[in-house]
Amino acid sequence: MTELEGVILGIIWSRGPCSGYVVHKRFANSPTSGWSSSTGSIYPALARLEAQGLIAATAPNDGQRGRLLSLTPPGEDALRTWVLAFGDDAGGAVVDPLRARGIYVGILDAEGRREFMDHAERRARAALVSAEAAQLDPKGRDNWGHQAALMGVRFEIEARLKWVEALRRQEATARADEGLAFLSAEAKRA
Amino acid sequence: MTELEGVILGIIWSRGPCSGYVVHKRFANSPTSGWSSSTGSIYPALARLEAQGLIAATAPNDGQRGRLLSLTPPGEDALRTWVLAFGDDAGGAVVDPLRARGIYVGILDAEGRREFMDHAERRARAALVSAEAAQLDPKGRDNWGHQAALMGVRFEIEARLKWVEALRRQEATARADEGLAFLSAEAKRA
DNA sequence: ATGGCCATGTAAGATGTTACATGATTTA
DNA sequence: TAAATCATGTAACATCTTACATGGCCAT
Repeated sequence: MTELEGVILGIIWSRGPCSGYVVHKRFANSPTSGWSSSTGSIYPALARLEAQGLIAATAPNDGQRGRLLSLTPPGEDALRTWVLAFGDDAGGAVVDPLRARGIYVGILDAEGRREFMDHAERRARAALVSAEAAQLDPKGRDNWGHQAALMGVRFEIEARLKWVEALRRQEATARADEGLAFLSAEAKRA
Repeated sequence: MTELEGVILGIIWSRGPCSGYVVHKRFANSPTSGWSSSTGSIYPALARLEAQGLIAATAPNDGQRGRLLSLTPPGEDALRTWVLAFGDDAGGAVVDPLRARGIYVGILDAEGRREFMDHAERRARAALVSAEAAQLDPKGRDNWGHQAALMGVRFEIEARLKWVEALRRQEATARADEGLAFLSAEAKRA
């Protein structure tokens, strides 16, 4: 069971019988970028889940198009198992494109570093505004887990913004202290 | 340029001429799980970067085995470009296996939810302890970006722990308020 | 001399990305 | 009636995972 498949089971459980398109839109509208929202990954995943008997298509009601998907009893078991099954590494840090780049700002000159900080801070602030707005959005209020996740998203982005601000302060301090502070040990030797 | 390739360029830049094995170990020892540490992804990526002329193997010094990799001038340019190039979605929330599962705790019974909260909190606390220890570790002190990243890791895990604690409090409250609070709209209709 | 680390890969298969393709229905 | 949205896919390609394979070096 991949992460994508687990989340798809969760979406179908929480959204009730719904089309594959609804699942696709849920990923596309997620505040969490990084979820593949391409139909090229979702429809094959739905086909896999159906082949395993975890989801099934029920006949659409009058006039509705498409296939209405819902969890089978084994699908519900699989979702319960997936929710409770996370490795020892879960809870730790996850891949963050901003942090990954921040490690290597030392290769940039002063202007480049400022550009990085500015851009990163703008992005983080914009993300925080979106996250706060999403929490206030009345739709999704009925789903406790959904609201809890939006809270988690906000906490995560607040932490990222705090980091970017600290990064900027440290950059200014380091630049004042010694010009080489940003260079790697290797570059210093050269 | 994939994220993996970008980070590999960064590692080779900051570690100076080093073997592919060193790159591999850096991923394996990263506090950020989720980076593929398998040789099956790293050596092919190194081969791609070499084919593009971004890294080159220099002859190893006396007695040293293996190939010593370093960035070519185009490789340094590529690293600078990659560090500054992050999409509009960067800065926002990233995929978090704990949060993804937390959305759907409603499918669990009271005992299952308690198990989830307990397990998640233990994992987050353990990760925080590791992150704090890594910050105090003297090795890596010379690299400003490395230290900054460790700070970011700690902030992220602190946010996750804060979220898990909030989740637990809300779970207790919701359970006291109404037994159905955890159920999805679909499950309620049934 | 044996187990552990250094070091570099490959093979098969699963998965994800990007782009294309089609057609119905709804809304401005 | 034109554009947007609903709806479901496929094809080619790139990438990642898992597992296997090999051999040198070093400390106990």
